[in-house]
Amino acid sequence: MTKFTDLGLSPEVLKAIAETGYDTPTAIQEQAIPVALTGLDVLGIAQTGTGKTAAFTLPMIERLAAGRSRARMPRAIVLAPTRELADQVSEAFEKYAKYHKLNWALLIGGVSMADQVAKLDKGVDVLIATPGRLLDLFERSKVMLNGVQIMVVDEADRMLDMGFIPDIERIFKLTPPSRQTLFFSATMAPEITRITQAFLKNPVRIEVSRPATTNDNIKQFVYRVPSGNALNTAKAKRIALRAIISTLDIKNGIVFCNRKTDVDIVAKSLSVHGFNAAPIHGDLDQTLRMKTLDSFRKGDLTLLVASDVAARGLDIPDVGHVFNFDVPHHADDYVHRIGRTGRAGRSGEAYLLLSSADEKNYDKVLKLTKKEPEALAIDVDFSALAEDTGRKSPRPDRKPRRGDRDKSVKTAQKTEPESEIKSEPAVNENTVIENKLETPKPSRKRNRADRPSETQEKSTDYEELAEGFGWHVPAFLLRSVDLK
DNA sequence: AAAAAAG
Repeated sequence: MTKFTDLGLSPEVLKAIAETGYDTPTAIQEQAIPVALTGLDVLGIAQTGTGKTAAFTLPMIERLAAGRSRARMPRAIVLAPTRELADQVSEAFEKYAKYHKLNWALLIGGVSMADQVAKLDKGVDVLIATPGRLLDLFERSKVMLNGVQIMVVDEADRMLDMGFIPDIERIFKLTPPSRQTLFFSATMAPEITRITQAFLKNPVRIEVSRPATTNDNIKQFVYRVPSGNALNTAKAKRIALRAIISTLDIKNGIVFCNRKTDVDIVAKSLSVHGFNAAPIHGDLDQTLRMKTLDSFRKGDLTLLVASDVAARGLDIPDVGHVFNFDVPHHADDYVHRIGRTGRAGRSGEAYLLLSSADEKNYDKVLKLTKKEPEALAIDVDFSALAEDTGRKSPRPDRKPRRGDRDKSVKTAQKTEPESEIKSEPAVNENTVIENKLETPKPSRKRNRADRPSETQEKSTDYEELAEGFGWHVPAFLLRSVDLK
């Protein structure tokens, strides 16, 4: 069996590797490292979790070991699609370059530019960056790319999904054509192929077997949530989620939601109900994102509620459970999401909450995975759903609108973050009761007379307010205009 | 249809 010591790496790097506890390279490492050490271009086709980061970090360190950096002239750049991934690469550098005098800078958005610029001025060997911030700094003349000898593109297919390809192309063009390119992608979409043909020189193509679309170590379950209107479906899902989690012995788990707002609500709801949960998504402050991820890795946080920012690439070892609050828009994202569990031969469980709105995406998932998750047979008490029709407080998931002058709203929200924890008696004929969720809700027409009896609380019943204006429509908007 | 990334 091949060991790291067989790959042509220097004693310094081998020592650093040994200290991390690894001695056997993964398939992609075994194949890519010797090629990259010779200076050839590499086209690596590999999923996340295959050890790609070390596959490009180690040879990069070796090849940079000889030279020295100059101010604002990095000798290598690594591009990653998300800030978390870039951060992870940076951590890998910290480990593996321990016995080398190499400097690197992490250039990502959402954090102060000043520190990054200061580092660039001192001179760094390696830039680890998300494309936006790198180009931003380039446009401010804080960094030059004409000294780049090695360029790494990580998770190119994800960059494509995120619309980064023009940025990547631009960065390619800013670096000298003589550079070595190490390019990694999980799939070879036509656009990806085009880029590699344009910017890689006779690359050595290394493909490691795709981990079976859905790993056999992962037990998949599906729970069908009775569907009503959107609000109640979401709430029913939260109730079901808690019920499922309560039946399990969870060391750590990730709850995935499609929407950032749902991430927030679900995390809050879980916390309110006594679960150790925290949200992570792209709208949250970057330092908070890192802190949250860190405490999840350390085991201080049990449940990470995440958008697809965490679906791929993030190095979170051995997650016991994955919960899909909804079915992702792309079927392969489902595979990535549940692939956070059952890694390295361990067993894992993936739970999916399915509502009628998810059916279409679910079909796509089944087509891809060719594996029907087992229907989960648990009794969920949905009676809390019925307590909500005479809503007295604003929807917690709603963004603030212009009509939000009333201070009482804010305080009410603070003390009662989840209206569902209140237990008010069901009040009127609109009440939705257990197993009758398909009962049509009253139409949402903005007709004051139709509204239930809490009309007097007009300023706090935001549910039916017209966006931005409340009930009052300024006269000028109603005036008809003759354009002739 | 949504998330991610430059503010």
